Amino acid sequence: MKIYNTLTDKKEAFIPITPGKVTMYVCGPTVYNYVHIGNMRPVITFDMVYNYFKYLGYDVIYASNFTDVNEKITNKAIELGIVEREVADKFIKAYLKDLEEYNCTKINKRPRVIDHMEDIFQFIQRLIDKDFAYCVNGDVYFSVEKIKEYGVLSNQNIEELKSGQRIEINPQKRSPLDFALWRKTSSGEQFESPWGKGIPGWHTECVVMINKLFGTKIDIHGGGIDLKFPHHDNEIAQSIALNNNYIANYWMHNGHININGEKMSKSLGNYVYAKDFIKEHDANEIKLAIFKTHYRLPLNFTEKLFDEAKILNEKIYSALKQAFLIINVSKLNVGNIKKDKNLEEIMDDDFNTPNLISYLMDLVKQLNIEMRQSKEFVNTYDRINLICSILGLKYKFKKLTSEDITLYNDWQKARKNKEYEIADNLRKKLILKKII
RNA sequence: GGGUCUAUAGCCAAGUGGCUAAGGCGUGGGACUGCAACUCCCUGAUCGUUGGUUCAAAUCCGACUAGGCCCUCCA
Repeated sequence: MKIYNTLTDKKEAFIPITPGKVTMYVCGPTVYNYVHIGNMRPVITFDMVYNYFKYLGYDVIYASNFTDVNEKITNKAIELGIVEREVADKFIKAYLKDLEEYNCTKINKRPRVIDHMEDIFQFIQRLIDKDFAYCVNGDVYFSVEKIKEYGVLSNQNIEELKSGQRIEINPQKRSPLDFALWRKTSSGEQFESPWGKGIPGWHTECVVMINKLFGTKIDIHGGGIDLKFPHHDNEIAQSIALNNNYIANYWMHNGHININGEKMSKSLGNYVYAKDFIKEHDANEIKLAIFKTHYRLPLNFTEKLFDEAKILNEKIYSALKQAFLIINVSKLNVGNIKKDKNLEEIMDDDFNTPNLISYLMDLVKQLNIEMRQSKEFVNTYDRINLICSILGLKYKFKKLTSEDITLYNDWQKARKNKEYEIADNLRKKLILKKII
């Protein structure tokens, strides 16, 4: 199993910290609004990563946080005339519903900032005690220049960052690069800390929650490419300061989603919420569209992309449906294939889902041919289902009753006997019952 | 200015040193079928430009061109 590690910019063999176990953390949403389809790419990608590790037999702990304490949430609370906790609850609930609808429900730990305030205080205090952080007027900043390797993830160095600085407005910081661990607030939701009232900085919560859930280091840390700098580099900086490590052995970043060649942004008005998108496109279609491109590359959402994904989805669906019917009618034994060497070869190469889809479509074609020629097809059918389970594609078929089977057999018999009127009537019934 | 990624047929997209460059969509043609749906077969590119390394490069190195993303919390 090889993973492209964005820390080293190389494909590296995956070696877990604990044999047989994978610990994975993916940055989750700030819950001040509905998530958009760009937010769904990491969700869908890491759901697939989870599925593949499970396929390989690993015990996977997959955590993704909710940033539920944040200025944006306060702003939203003011806008809606409710309190921050109501805003957070509302959008957490909406997000969980999105996960259900997109069939991405593998996250098994969902830490929230609100539940980790004490841990955050202790964490920041330790940084201050070790002289990696300082308090000014109720704010606490991390002293970036104390970390020699600062920028190791995004390959930036401190000097270049300084010279490329935009105008620095905050004169309280010792260095313009320093980032806030704790920020004083005068209004909205605030927490009583050793440094006064305020809220925690965004970069700290992830490190704190990872440490709390998993200890000082995890196997895989994931997220969108935009988080690489500064967010993830800042996580690394804090982890170097306290734990002398880079917090994760493997860093994975997914590319962004663009809409018709343009970056999604509020000013362009091309924001698409996940909850709205799923109304127009089946979850399978969305996944096929996404997995057709490697997760690290940028992906452009166009109508044509979804036209194609829809065709792929229908091909898979119709082949599986037909196979399902024959399996039921002939009472074939399925589900015996649990491993597929081709699949592994493809996926072991940094989760190469575009190639997996190619392989999937090959198998679908093979299944169609085998069924048409009345050959043994269960093996192919099983392999297809194996791939679908890794990609998170869900195809549901109604279980056939003995009545349905009789109906189907009668139709076949009528066709064979060239009783076309009877056959067509039976076909109509079968179609109505969604059996064929 | 710094960092980073990308450039393959009409479109999408694999392939990172070696037979005739996967696959999908589309196009055009054909097969199967009582009709239809489904399905199947055939059909296209010397890989941004340019130097170099090598017996051999889309694949490695240099230059150039074009494009994407990031450069802090902050109004």
